Amino acid sequence: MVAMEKKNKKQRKRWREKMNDDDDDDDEKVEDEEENEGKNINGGERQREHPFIVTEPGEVARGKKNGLDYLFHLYEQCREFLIRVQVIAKDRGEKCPTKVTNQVFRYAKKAGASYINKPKMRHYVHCYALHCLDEDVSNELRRVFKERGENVGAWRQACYKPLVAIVTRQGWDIDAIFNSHPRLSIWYVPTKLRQLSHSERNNAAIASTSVGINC
Amino acid sequence: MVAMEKKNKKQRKRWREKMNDDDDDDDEKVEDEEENEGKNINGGERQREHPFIVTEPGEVARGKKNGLDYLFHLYEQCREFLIRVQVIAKDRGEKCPTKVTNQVFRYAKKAGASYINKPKMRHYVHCYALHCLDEDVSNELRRVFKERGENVGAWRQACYKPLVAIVTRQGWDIDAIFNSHPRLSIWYVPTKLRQLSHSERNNAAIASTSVGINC
DNA sequence: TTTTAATCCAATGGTTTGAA
DNA sequence: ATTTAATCCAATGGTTTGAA
Repeated sequence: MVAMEKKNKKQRKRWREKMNDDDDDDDEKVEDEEENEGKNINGGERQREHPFIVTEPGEVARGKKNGLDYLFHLYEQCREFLIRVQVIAKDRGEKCPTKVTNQVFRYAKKAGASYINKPKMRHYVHCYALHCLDEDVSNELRRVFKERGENVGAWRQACYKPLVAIVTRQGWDIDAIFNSHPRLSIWYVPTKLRQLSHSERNNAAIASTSVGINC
Repeated sequence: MVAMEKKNKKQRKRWREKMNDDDDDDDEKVEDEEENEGKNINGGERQREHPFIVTEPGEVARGKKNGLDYLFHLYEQCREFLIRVQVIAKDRGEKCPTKVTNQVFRYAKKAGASYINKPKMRHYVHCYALHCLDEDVSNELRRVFKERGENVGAWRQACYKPLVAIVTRQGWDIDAIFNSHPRLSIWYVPTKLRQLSHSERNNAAIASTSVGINC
């Protein structure tokens, strides 16, 4: 189990380095810091994951930070864990989950992906949704918020607006939008996004009434 | 609320009578008994629903009994309650159930359908499944078990065998079978039926191995 | 004994809380 | 102050239990 975690740590490091292949400066420093992943030099367990910072597409976070490509990669990892859980369930003739459930998070943890947890994944689902549904808009938002020096919380909040615009264009049915996208369909629609979509539908209805369309 | 239940009682009586339109004998007696539905003559609440008996297709149970057409009708009623819950949920922008959930059973009860409850509906789901998937086989089984004078429990048990035969013919994927049928897809696959389907797949795999197909 | 339905239970989706 | 993740909670799917 300890061995598995160590192997996994190296895989994660490799994933982040591959994003940085043709960028040599600072590599030593980054490596030093990343060798301390999982445990610190004193042998104590590292308490929590490095916080996310707003990065441009393709940019790797330096220092004790994680970038947004890495955040989105975690969603892809969860999808892979779900698929593995589904294969096992079907093989055993058991109920087969269609979404990333508690069972999948538990499986991910047991498989050594201790850096994945439910509150974190749920917290950023709508950001991942924007990335899936309109990568160009998502990328542009990241560039703008990075340039302005905004923190992750501000970027996360800002993801709602372009998302709701997409939902509105497609008839306010957020469930249909999630379900019809192969990578998004495995995630529960976040409550706040559902509420925003519904409010927007009501606003549109009121607007069209006041303009006389329904009179 | 009391008024709603009374109206509902009359609707249920009417449904059972319409099955019996061109069969006049005993009508008075049946009516007398059915007037006591819900409450008895002493004003106390009736304790439980009349038990089911094995009836032929089209046959109405006499006396303090319910027939199998009525049982299957309860599944259709649940479907209607689900649809109403779905309309309300969508209108409010809330999460929309795709299955008959606790929420739907609660709604049915509040709507006056106190004769619908979860354990009962779950108990007979596979019988309803056979009725949906092969009505001819289902009807024939009812006739045979009625003629033999078998009780409901024996009929219920007997429904598994022809169902598993159907599942086997279609590749042992009970979830796919339920999901692809419009009236069945709203019901959870019963655990025992899932297990039987899986066992049958294993049996088939072993059989084909011993015959040399996989050697 | 057969059949019904209230009751219970572990595990869920969802969120709050407080630690770092 | 920002961000992470352990903890908690009501409501769920599923079943057992015991009443009729």
